[in-house]
Amino acid sequence: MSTPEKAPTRRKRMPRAQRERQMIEVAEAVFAERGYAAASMDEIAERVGVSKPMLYEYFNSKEGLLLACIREARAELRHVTEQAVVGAAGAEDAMRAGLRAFFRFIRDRKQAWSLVRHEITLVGTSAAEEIEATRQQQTDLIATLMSGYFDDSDTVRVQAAAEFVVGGCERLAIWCERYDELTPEAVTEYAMDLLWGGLQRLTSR
Amino acid sequence: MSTPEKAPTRRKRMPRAQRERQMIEVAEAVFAERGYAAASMDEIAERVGVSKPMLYEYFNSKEGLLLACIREARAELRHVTEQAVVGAAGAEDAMRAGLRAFFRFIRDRKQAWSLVRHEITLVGTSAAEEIEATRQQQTDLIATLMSGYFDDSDTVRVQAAAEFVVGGCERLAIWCERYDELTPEAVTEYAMDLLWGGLQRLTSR
DNA sequence: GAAGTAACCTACTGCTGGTAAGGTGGACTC
DNA sequence: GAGTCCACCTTACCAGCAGTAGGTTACTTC
Repeated sequence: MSTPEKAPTRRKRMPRAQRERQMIEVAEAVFAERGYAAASMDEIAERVGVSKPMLYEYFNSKEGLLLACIREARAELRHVTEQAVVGAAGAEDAMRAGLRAFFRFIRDRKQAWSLVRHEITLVGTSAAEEIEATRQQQTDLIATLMSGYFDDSDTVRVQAAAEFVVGGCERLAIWCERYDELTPEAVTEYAMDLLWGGLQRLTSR
Repeated sequence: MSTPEKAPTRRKRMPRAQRERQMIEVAEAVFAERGYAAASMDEIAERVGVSKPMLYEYFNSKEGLLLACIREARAELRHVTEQAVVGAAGAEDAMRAGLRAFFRFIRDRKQAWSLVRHEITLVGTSAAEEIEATRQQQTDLIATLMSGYFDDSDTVRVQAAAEFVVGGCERLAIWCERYDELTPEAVTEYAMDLLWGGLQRLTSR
């Protein structure tokens, strides 16, 4: 009636940072599971155990939430690859270590990876440039690794090569999901063969 | 009132096939312009000069419409590359011709290309497998072109190489949109350098 | 324990994908 | 040239989801 009995709304309050992490975690799962379009903010809110306006309080929009998830995933990916590269001796070794870290990430964090693939849905929004910038960092890292093998003056060519490598590896990552007997190490060797040969050809001209 | 004056509903009737083409054409433009999520069926219908239920009559759903657009674009892309490859003499020449056709397509049919990039939004739907199959045809074509350079027994490796090339070129295509002074021919040479070196390394092991 | 604030909720709006049910006009028969 | 058929097309609606207004509750601080 007009006096609804007070349901024991056992609310758990949480510090902001912690809530945010939790929301991103759940959203990542839901987006990966249903796809961006089919995922509903109501469902995400419910799974978090929080009401919808909270999501908007934290992320402003559905796109904002997706962006936060992608940002998180990309940061994680960037961290593991950089970590791997730093410990390596020599350019070839660094390349191999970076690739291995990448393909391991793909295997271990399937959800995060599938999210990154959805970044296309953000083109045309205000988030587009941030996404593009993050992606640029990734190719720049590769370009740095390779730059020793190029004439320094030809920066456009180095960029092109880096883009090619990134695209090739991303596609390879999608492809090898279908073969679970394919270890990250094996795929790394495939990639090394393909791209290292290309680099050597370029340096010998 | 209850007797709405007959607005001169200047309807143009059209044979089914022609309407369908027209719808796909408009939808391609709208999807490319706004992105899939932001595009509205109402707007597409209005631009075609037809009512919304007609779109559903023809394509069943928004996803169906997107699928039809992508199918069309991919068919077009496949046609131009195959055409280019057929006329070539020798494997290297065929590869180069195919790449050139691809990068020209990207330049001339920007809309179609941007649509193909949105195919990720269809994963998890019934259309997913058709998309995957179409894509497979593309890599198979590449794999065939390259197979002369591999030990026949190692088909997995050939597949991996083909995937790598496709991914690399796709990323290169996105990248070179930012540089309008970059001709398709120039980008083709970048790609040839990168992938041909890789192939030669593989054959020399 | 009163005041203040950060976290949270209920209850709504408007838009868009999708549908039901019916109108209309060209083509074909006779 | 009147009747009939059917493909084409429409208006008018529903359900569900992104996004919001405004009030409530628990925790901290003094």
